Amino acid sequence: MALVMTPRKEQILTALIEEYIRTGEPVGSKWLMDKMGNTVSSATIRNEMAELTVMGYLDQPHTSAGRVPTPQAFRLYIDKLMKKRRLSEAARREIDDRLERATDPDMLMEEASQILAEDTGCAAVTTTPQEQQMMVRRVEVMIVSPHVVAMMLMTGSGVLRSRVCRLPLAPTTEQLTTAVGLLNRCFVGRPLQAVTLPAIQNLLLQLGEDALVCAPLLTAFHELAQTCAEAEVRMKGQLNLLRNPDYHPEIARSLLGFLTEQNQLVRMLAGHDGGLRVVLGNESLQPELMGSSIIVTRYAPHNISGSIGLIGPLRMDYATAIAELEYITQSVERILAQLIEE
Amino acid sequence: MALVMTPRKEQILTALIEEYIRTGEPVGSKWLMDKMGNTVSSATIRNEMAELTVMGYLDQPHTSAGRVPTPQAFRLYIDKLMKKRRLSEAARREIDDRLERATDPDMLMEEASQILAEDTGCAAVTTTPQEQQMMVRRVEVMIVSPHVVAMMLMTGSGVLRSRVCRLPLAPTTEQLTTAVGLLNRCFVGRPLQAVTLPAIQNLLLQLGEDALVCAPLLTAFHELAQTCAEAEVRMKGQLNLLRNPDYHPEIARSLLGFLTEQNQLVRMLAGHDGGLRVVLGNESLQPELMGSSIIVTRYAPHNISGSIGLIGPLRMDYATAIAELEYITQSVERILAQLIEE
DNA sequence: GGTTAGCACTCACCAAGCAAGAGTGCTAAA
DNA sequence: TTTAGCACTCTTGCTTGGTGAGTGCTAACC
Repeated sequence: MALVMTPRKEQILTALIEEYIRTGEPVGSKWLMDKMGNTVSSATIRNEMAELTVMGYLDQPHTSAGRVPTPQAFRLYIDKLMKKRRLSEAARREIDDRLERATDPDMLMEEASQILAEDTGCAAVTTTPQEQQMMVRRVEVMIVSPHVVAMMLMTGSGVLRSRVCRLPLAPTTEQLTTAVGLLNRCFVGRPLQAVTLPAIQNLLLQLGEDALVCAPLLTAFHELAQTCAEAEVRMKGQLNLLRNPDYHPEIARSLLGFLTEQNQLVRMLAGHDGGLRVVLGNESLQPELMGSSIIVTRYAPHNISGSIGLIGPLRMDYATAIAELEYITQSVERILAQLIEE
Repeated sequence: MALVMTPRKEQILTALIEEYIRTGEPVGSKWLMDKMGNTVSSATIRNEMAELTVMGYLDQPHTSAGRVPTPQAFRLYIDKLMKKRRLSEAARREIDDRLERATDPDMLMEEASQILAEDTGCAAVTTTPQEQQMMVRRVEVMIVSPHVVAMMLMTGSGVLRSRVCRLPLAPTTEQLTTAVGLLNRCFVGRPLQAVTLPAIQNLLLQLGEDALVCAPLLTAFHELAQTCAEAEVRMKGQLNLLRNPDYHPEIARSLLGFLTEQNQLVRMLAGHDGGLRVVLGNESLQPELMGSSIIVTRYAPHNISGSIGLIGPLRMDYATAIAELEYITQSVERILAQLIEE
């Protein structure tokens, strides 16, 4: 018995995996014989399947059931056997139309997650773009009433965040303008990490007698900068996972629980450099991800970057999902570059 | 056989419902006899239970199981039998501490949903405060680059929204200030519904030769006003529902599906005037809500208002949930009033 | 040596049958 | 009106036997 991969074994394995992806049921030798045009008998296929089983590519739930691909088989399928697919022209146009409506990165990523979840039937996650060094691009306030101002801050990556700030001591318009001017002068073009509490303290000293009145404003700025610094994670299509018959309800629950722990997820997504990567559940160390599969890409126009990911059952339609994800990533990258350059 | 409610029947019914809420299992006559201090025999209780069954308060899954309360029984329990509970001083303080950190209505409602979901084990929803007539309080822009400005808008209810706006024709600072001044002059103190496309058209005319350059700005303002006008719904603790053993996975799925349809939910929540209301699943017309129960309150300081709701299984711990919801509603109302007055 | 037909074998799946246990409804007496 | 006693019902869990899908193995064939 030669335990070596042959073209015919690959052909059998591919057919088996694709049928399994389609139905989720174990695949038998007779079905495979039909599928391959009756060029060989079911007995021959059984022999090959026996070898593939020893080689670790197939598994049988019990003696009298068909075979089921192992994670190792999916790995081979994804890396080598799978035929890449391209999205139809219509699908591409639709995606671009929807994405191009975005006026800022948050909207863009929101829409990207939504499209991915809708089209693939998986759960989709995205992170807002981060720079290696997130920069302060500009800060501005709006006077709402003597005691209330609203502040907004834009980063170098185009992310806009705003918040309300309450001022117990009712500063004058001049005092506010001075304070905001100072903030812009000190921090525009500098990294968000530079907005530290000591730096804010320092600024308060420079404000002299206005310090007391304007202190809440500077604190608000500090908090706003913190908010901008952390990547926002958007997830869509969690319900898709619940609907998926592959997931035992309890498994789905624990998976959703894991996905809600954002920090965990961010670490998963952020931990690689570029290109498309598929991580099968068993390859990660998370017990919650057993039986699942994650596809991650990174978009990175210029020096800013973020992640886009898909989470679905091990038995997902990789060809379609990957085509979809690759195209969306490419479009996001292009549109984001436009958004930032202008 | 006198089909009339007696104190003893109520006592039995209350004990039965509370035990059912605790365990979720049908309750038998022997257990109830123990619970009531063996003052009567199980046979007597069986007789009473038989009457309660005819009266529509109890149901038996099958002949040889104990009894289960019907929705009608829950209705009676909630309206009359249940002993109201008060939150502990510590719990109240904790809630207030967390809520008082909010600087604007969005933060406040976000936190309120979170606390409710954590403490009750149900799903919690809130809507951002709406005025009968949502007012424009102030609008401001921040110049980011020649072609990009960010705009923020605050409403009379204190809700702040911002968005990015792209200007292909690079207006001068003066042109922008004029346009924003015009927006403030025209719309501040007027309802959001007044920000219509014709009104925007009209403004463009007033801008004269600057109209072309500033048009995207006014369109952005229009869209921003639309965003402010629709109540934002926040839901937390969906996972709690999945974890709940009462829900058959498929039911949980369809319930979550229904809850994700925000507009449906908003209509449910908005459809009443004040006070606390409990809607049992069978009383609503939604098939997805069968087996569930919704508790809604309305907070309404001054002329603005919004809803807070809890969604859980029919067999939820009403006493605790209601105490929690009532206290949070009251706190939200108080804090919101402060936020707006200043 | 690789391929194939034939056949015994193994399990999951399903339905039927049976015993145990919980809780009830009914009756007759207190 | 309450209660003890008892027959009755119906779920639950377990076992049994039949069916079918799919396999592994062997012996013959190209």
